[in-house]
Amino acid sequence: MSDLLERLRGRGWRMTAQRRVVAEVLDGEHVHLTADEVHARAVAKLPEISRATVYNTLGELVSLGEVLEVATDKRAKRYDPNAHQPHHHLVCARCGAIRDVHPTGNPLADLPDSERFGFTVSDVEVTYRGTCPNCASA
Amino acid sequence: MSDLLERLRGRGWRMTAQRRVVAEVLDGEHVHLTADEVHARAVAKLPEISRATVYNTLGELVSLGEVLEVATDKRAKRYDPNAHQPHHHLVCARCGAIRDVHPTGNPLADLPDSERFGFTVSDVEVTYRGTCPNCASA
DNA sequence: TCCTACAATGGACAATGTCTAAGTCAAGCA
DNA sequence: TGCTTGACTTAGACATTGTCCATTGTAGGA
Repeated sequence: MSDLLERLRGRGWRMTAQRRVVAEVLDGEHVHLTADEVHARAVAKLPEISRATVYNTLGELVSLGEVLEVATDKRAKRYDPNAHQPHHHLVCARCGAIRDVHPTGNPLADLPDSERFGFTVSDVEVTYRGTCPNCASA
Repeated sequence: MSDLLERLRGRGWRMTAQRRVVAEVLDGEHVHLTADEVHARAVAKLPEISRATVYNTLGELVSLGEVLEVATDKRAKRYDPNAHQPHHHLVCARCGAIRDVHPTGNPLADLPDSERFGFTVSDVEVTYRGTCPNCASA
């Protein structure tokens, strides 16, 4: 995360308290917060930070490729700081818990030309759904 | 589609003009409309239909398993009437065009136990992204 | 230290979706 | 065919998520 801040500064990102706080909130494994959750946690560290700033900063982090937008949940976008290691997601259909997963195989190779409709296919996103241990035992 | 109406009636669904219109709008291959688009087309056929009814009806069709909710786009949910043939989606990153695709292989088998975190995995959703021929030539 | 371009603010606005109370009607039944 | 009833529809208020803009603040260089 200090890594992240260093990288950002190296890219000429102007460092402000607000941006630092947002970057700090987005640290860790299996972190997938909504913009609103990011805002709530940022406010805990820096009470006067505004919603617009959180949205702006998240948008910039996404453009810079430092954070991924994930749409596992159909309501709000979630932000995944694990952008430098390709991965997919496993989502609990009941409680919404999300884990990063690394399936074997290459789904891109599984799409025959006849199924590409002339598209240039550049990326694939896989979302597994199921029930997490907590919800299964409940 | 008459098929769809028959199936619904068979399940004890009370048939109304509004529901028929919504079902009619959602007919065809590679159809992936947002709730708002469904509403707009439904209004063309039945001007007094309300937004709430469209949402309700779409929700019921999804519960009944006759229509799938798709979240390819990060703004609005889309509704896919092609619910009886499993398939995945190919999305144009530029214009949002969506095609139904049928990759070979079984992504479920590609998720090792060690990557399942104790979840019971029941389903997988694959979204390919790329550029469609139209956007590529533009 | 001062300047200036870039960032943050907050509040209005937009898009999407949900809820409720009241009116309406499809379908079964006499 | 004409009731009856409970399910369906409606309009609009409300909620949530996200965007925009004019103004104010400030990081970082000269």
